[in-house]
Amino acid sequence: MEPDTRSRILDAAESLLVQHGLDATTLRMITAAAQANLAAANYHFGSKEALIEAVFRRRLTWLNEQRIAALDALEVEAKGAPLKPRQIVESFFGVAIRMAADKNGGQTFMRLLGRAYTEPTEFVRSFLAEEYAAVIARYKAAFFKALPDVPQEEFLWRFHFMMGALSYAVSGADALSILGPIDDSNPDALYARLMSFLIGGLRAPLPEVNSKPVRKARTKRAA
Amino acid sequence: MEPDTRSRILDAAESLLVQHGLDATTLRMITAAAQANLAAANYHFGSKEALIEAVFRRRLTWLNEQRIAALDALEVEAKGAPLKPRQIVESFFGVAIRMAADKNGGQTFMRLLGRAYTEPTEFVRSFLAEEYAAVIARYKAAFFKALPDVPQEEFLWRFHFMMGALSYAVSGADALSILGPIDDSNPDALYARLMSFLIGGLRAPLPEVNSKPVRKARTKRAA
DNA sequence: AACATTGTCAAACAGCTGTTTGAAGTCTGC
DNA sequence: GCAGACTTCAAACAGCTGTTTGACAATGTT
Repeated sequence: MEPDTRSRILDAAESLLVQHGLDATTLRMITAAAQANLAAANYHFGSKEALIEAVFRRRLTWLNEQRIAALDALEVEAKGAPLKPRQIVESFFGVAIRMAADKNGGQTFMRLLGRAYTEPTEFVRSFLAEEYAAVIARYKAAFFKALPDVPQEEFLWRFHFMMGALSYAVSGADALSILGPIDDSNPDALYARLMSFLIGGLRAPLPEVNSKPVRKARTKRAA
Repeated sequence: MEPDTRSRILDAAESLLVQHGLDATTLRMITAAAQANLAAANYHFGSKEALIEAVFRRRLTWLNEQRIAALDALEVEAKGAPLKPRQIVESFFGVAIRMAADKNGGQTFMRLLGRAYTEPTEFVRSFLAEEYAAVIARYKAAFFKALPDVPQEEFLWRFHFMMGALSYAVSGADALSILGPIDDSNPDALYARLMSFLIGGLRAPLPEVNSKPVRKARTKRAA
């Protein structure tokens, strides 16, 4: 019930960061909530930026290891054959939804992570890219193999859109309230809903992307 | 080339807010960029919060009026018949993508808006809900009529997911860079890609949402 | 036992925050 | 040309920010 100071600061920071955002959360708020001295934050982490980074890394590293492990398992089972897109989507986003369902901090963290992805602050995007690099590379390869008829650029956009849908899916009832009263208390239902949506979007017919303006499609054949 | 101080402050604020976020953007940064005196911000807007609200309202009100006008036009043409889901999606999200394609500030604003939707700060969500209320009500009604076989709760989630995809779609190349080098300079292509994805997700098969755990689906019939 | 390491704590630091003030300037209409 | 409203400006305000310091206690090592 009373871990060491370092852990208490991390937990308090995580909870406060998602409530107030990165800048609006002060070290005094964090250390007060953690029942620690103000100087303890700098003693254990060096700076506020380093503390925030530690908050992210603590769970994100584990999250992406889970994703890679899930992909490993699928690929072993498939014995070299391409995976089904649904399997890949489920392993990547399923891990995230499952973490968001975890009341013990995971829910808090996923909301924080969803926002961080489009965070303007540079140092956040910087170590986020670092943490994601390996897992993104693996999943890109798996998807390209599973969807050979989808142009790679097209897929990357769809992956990006899927990340956006995930971000909003875990963003919490506050954002949802704009649409009206919705129940977001059932993780299993959320999982099923998001998966349907993502697969539907991923497998949608390819758009006609012309290299030139939309109006009058010039059927200019290459010479 | 040199509008009045009030407009210069609004423009500078918009640009800086999307670059640094709401809290990290200071009035001194804004007024300096606007070549105005620090006190001018408070003189013209009263407070920093009111200034931010004005930045949002300036474009958001117009954006949602466009959406309602587009829906009006569709419904007049349909003469009481339900619209096609694709038409509704295109009118709602098309306006947004078109604004995001406008280099003259619209692009900046859409990135700001996408993030604001999940902003933790209360006063932002507060007037955002206010601005969205009318347009959401109209579109909900149109969608419910167009998709009578989709449960309303299911649709609201899908709408929420679509907003997430839109948010990421306009978030800019910074966020995309995590996935690798992608070209986001072609608005027409982005429009086509996003529409395909959204329609695909919207029309996806309904998920099996059980009220009880997923593992062993108990076929318990009502007494 | 004495030593070194590690952690905690109150206090202070310089710097930046949004906001207010009151005087100086600028523009109207008469 | 002068009154009156509107706008700009430099300066100051109290309050909060992240970080540092040096003294103190706790713990483990020789």
